[in-house]
Amino acid sequence: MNESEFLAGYDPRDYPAVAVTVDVVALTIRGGGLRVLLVRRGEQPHAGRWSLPGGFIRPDEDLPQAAARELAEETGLSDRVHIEQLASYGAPGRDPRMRVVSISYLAFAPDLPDPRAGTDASDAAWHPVDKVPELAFDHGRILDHGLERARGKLEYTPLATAFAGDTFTISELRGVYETVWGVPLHAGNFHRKILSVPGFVESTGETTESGGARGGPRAKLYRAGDARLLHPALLRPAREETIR
Amino acid sequence: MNESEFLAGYDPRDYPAVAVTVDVVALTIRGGGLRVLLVRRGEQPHAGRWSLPGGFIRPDEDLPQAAARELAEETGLSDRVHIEQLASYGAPGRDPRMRVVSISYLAFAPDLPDPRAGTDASDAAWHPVDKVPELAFDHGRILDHGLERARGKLEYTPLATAFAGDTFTISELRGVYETVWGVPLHAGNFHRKILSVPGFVESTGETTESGGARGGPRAKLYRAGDARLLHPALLRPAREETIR
DNA sequence: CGAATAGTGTCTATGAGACAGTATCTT
DNA sequence: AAGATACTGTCTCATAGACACTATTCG
Repeated sequence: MNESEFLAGYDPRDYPAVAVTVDVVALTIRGGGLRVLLVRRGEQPHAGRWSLPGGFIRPDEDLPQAAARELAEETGLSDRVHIEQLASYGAPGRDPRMRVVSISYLAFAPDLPDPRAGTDASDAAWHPVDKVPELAFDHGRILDHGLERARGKLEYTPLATAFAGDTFTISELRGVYETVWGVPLHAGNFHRKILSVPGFVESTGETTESGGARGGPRAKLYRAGDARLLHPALLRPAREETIR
Repeated sequence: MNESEFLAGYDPRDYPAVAVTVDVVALTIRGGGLRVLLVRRGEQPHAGRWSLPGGFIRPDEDLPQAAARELAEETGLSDRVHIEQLASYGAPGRDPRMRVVSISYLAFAPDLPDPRAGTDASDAAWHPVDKVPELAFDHGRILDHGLERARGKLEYTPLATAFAGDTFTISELRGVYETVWGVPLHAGNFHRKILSVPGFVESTGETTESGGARGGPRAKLYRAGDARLLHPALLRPAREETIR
């Protein structure tokens, strides 16, 4: 029997049902740190545990739509949120109930309001990524993948602007990089570098209304430019240990 | 009803079945060009059309396992092949029969034998990527994503060595880059650069048995090193048009 | 021998990063 | 006044890329 014959005789309905879910790693910057949106599970399995927001896909709904819907159900926001596919997970046994394949999405948002009042407020919260409790299923691994992807994407895409508001200062943008990468950056060099990358940011011609909270002159305001890729890229300080 | 209650009351068996497949973008270098493994569909829909090798996942089989199995069924080889997840596709209607979510994988192999004799030989072939016929389903888009991913990965990972044999010369490695990127590279500068990236290649101490077919001295042989990331990266010649 | 290739030397332009310095603002 | 911050100037070092050159091997 060759592959074609095998496929023809193969009816997936003969097999145990496969469920498909989307899970969202939603990141924002709050209180000076990077945070991820978690929801507390109300039902078994893993009842009471924190998990990534997500759920089963619905008929006639594309995957990115499903991810946006799940996110909107928790945050009330679908606007101003950048969303992109992360990876898929389908190991047998990752959900004890049945075979579940999860398509994960990565979402970046500027400082969002608290998870929306429509749902039980105690059930969803922004957790600092360095103090995340043990998560349900394999969500801890998904979160790790999402964080590493986000850190990498800051290097060669203008994604950092998705964490900022419509307009921002170079210092605020530097704060995004420092928060996501977890390393301090040199203010002067960063400033010059951002302005030297074509299409990364464009000036609004305005400045902040006042100086910084602890002094300093008013800063010029910028908005996101039209570049889709940064060239040259902003490379993270070398991490010798992660190369091998 | 909050999210937890919704999930609890939601039985995916109540909805039309969702099938999960893996599809593999398998690339190799043959006859001086980059080629992709395609199989001809024997059954409806899209009977007679070329498509990526793939099929339904089986119970108790992890996703990478399923991809490796599908590839092995066509090539007879599972060894020496690098395989990694690419992306997932689940738009309603992408398969006319039912809701199908496809997890795609990207595979890189050194010059492989022809698709194996066990299956009907006329049903599988390595196609030059610049002369691919119209593919079934949305496989054309999946292939495009795979090619772009492969091109990008050559920049910052030692993936090029997966296209070469166990040992190779710097010239052969340059050939991989030129073929996948589709641009000529400067031989001298490439040579120096490869040797300057820690852990990319390591010398075997041997040389080729003879010089090149058209003359030139014997070349030193190398094998893949232990680096997982290239630092500094090998950047493609700037492509201004792709940045915006 | 003539041509092609492997490998090295050298020069230039560019960018990263260290450091310094000035102007402006808050407390 | 003191300190913090925005921004700019300048220097050094590493790398990319252009070009040149030698040595080796094939036809």
